Amino acid sequence: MPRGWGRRQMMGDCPQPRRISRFLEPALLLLLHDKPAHAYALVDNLDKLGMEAYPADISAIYRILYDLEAQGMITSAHDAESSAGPPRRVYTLTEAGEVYLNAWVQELRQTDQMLHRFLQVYDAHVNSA
Amino acid sequence: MPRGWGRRQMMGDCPQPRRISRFLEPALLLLLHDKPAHAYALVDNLDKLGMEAYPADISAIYRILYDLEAQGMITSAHDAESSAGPPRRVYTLTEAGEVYLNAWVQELRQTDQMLHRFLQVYDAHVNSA
DNA sequence: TTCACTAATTGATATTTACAAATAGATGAT
DNA sequence: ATCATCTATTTGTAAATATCAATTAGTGAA
Repeated sequence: MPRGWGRRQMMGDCPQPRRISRFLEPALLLLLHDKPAHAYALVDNLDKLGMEAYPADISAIYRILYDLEAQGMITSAHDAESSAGPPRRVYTLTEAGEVYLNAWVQELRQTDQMLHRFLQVYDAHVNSA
Repeated sequence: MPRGWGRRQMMGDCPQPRRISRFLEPALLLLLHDKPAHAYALVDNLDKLGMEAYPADISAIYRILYDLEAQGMITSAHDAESSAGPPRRVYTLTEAGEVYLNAWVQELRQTDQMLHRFLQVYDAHVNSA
């Protein structure tokens, strides 16, 4: 056993697979590609993307939205119809955002292939055993 | 534009999709599921998993291996046949490691479905436009 | 006003990545 | 033997992300 200092996965004690990450940003972009929405609607719609199993952190969502807006990928404005709280902010995808989403899609197609390969290899190992 | 502080993606200036992450650990486990190997062999074999596009950071690999060993998922020993450098360490998957890999596979099957759903929705949007 | 509720924001810390550099063993040349 | 050089491993550090907890704000009702 080498002496290098471990630095990962100290969370909890029994190691568990951690969900693949960095998927929230493209998911939000995709939802906004459909139509403008405010944060809480986005949370709800993530489920429809098949992310029920991965309840998203609301603060993470707001931070991603903030950054996307700072980068010109989305714009925001106060909702016309008001709700039972502070005015909701409605986010809209920009042209730049569409381009960015498209780049994400290409990236994710590669990821998808990678995953397929992985699962294929695993199944092959198991079946031959 | 809200005033919350952005905290992401300050790397470079023009935002780029960043590859989905946390995939290295299961990939290494899968390779070791095939047969014991040392770090550099693992680097080479990652390509065969369809990860050519994602050259892995060698230090990341060593750290993951360190942690996996600390958690009993793999064991290591010095290679019998020595090479043109310090003795290579050969890693072997343990039973616990197999179980862990299996948990990863289940996790990744879900991820795969999520990705499919995502791409499906995107394609539907685009095709209907 | 105070409470409950929804929406948005902030804080703090843990985890993970990404890049750079240092250490260490082996071999061969000078 | 010392040095340069190659391979293999290890360490350092800062940036980026994730996670959890708490706080601030607006609205309407009791």
